[in-house]
Amino acid sequence: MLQVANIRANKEAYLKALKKRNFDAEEVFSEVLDLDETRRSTQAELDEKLAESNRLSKEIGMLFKTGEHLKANQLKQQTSELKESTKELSEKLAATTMALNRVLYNIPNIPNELVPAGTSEEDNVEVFKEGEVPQLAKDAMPHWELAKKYDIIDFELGNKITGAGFPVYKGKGARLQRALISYFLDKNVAAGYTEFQMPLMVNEASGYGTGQLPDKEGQMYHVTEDNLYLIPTAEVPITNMFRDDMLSENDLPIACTGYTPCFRREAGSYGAHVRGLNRLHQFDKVEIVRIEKPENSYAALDKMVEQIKDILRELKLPYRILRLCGGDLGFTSSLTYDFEVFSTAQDRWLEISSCSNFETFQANRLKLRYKSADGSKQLAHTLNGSALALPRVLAGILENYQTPAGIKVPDVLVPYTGFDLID
RNA sequence: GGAGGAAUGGCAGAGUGGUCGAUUGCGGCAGUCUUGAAAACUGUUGAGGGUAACACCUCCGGGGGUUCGAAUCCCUCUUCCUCCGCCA
Repeated sequence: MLQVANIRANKEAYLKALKKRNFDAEEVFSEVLDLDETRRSTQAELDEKLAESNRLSKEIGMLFKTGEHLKANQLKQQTSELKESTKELSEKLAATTMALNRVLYNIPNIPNELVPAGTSEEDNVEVFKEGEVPQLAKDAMPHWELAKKYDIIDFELGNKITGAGFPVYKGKGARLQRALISYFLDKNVAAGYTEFQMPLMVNEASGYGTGQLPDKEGQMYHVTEDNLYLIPTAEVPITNMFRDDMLSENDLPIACTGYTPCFRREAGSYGAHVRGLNRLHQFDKVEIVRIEKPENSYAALDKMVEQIKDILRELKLPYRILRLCGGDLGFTSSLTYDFEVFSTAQDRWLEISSCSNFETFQANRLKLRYKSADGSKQLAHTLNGSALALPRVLAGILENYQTPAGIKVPDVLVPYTGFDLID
């Protein structure tokens, strides 16, 4: 959520920046400023009435003490009028505040100046590319065929038990999943991240805190009976640990990592490119989250990118990094780097990580602040990235590591799997 | 699931209708003393809104009510503790 004071101070610059998202904020900005004006004047009026009422109450107390009951009762009359108007004013204030928040919740974050203009993923800019694309045999298979051939992932069985998009991992497939999770967590912990195990359901306040609500309401599974949401990413519970916190400057930076299953309804996204592991309703992911001082957050983003690069290098997967354009940038993000692994057998790039700086956008909703040594308080910056999302990494490994003898396990994973070939 | 008890500032813990945004202790910060530190002493120290700055307003788990006036009384929800039951 943007801060009203910032909108007021930087209106023109913000309007221009939001154009990169193809978001015309002209109207909503003036709505925000109008509502804020109303809110402040209403509050001022209300405060005045309350102050008067407080004065009278004190006076009445004194009069009772000194035994001047007649005078006290006269004053009592006066307060009843005040009560009427304070009631009206506080209702108006509450309504205005609510309206203001509703508008603010629906304005996306201001893109960083590095974000290229653009309308779709076509306009994302490749900023880095590394790794060798393997030469595969002519009869190389996509991962969903490999999964069947070696009986390591059973999509039909998941259909039977739950529905499409809920695969069952079997035998060496299940073991490989577990190996990847452990390997990712170990790498992140070695890089200074603290490991967490988080709840898989969150309440409404947490959904708003990180910005999934109200923007992505339809994309989360909602347990209506208890008004809880299945998490779409570990980002939500992890970042919300710091909701309503006043940290001290030397608590920062904070670096967390956690493995969770992730649940996404992905409503309306059926069709091409969703076969096999490419798009699922439930998938596993290891996430990294950082809380940073504003002046350090972009250096931290670069560090996160390096962390993910390091993992992909060790896995020896060919990958590239894209800087997302305005049209593809997430609602809450200022700057996002997407990582994609090249799937040789499918001959396409698969997104496996998204690494973002949210600046103060989440922190403002979360009320996540820190106190500097000089006592001043300010919003922290939040960042997160996948390190990494499992299914497409798995797809990439299966497809790129296939040989006539079976699927080789990347060297770095062998200590975790206990085998080096899936056959 | 049943029966009781509790929720106050970073922490501990007073406060049962008016001068309480809240005694006190610890912690934090600043100072005195000291070569330096510790100890001791002195001062200072919650959050949000609002203002050019003051003033002023709101907040004692959340919501609602009684009252001229609520941390204090009533209702309700949530959470925690103790006892009983059940249980991976």
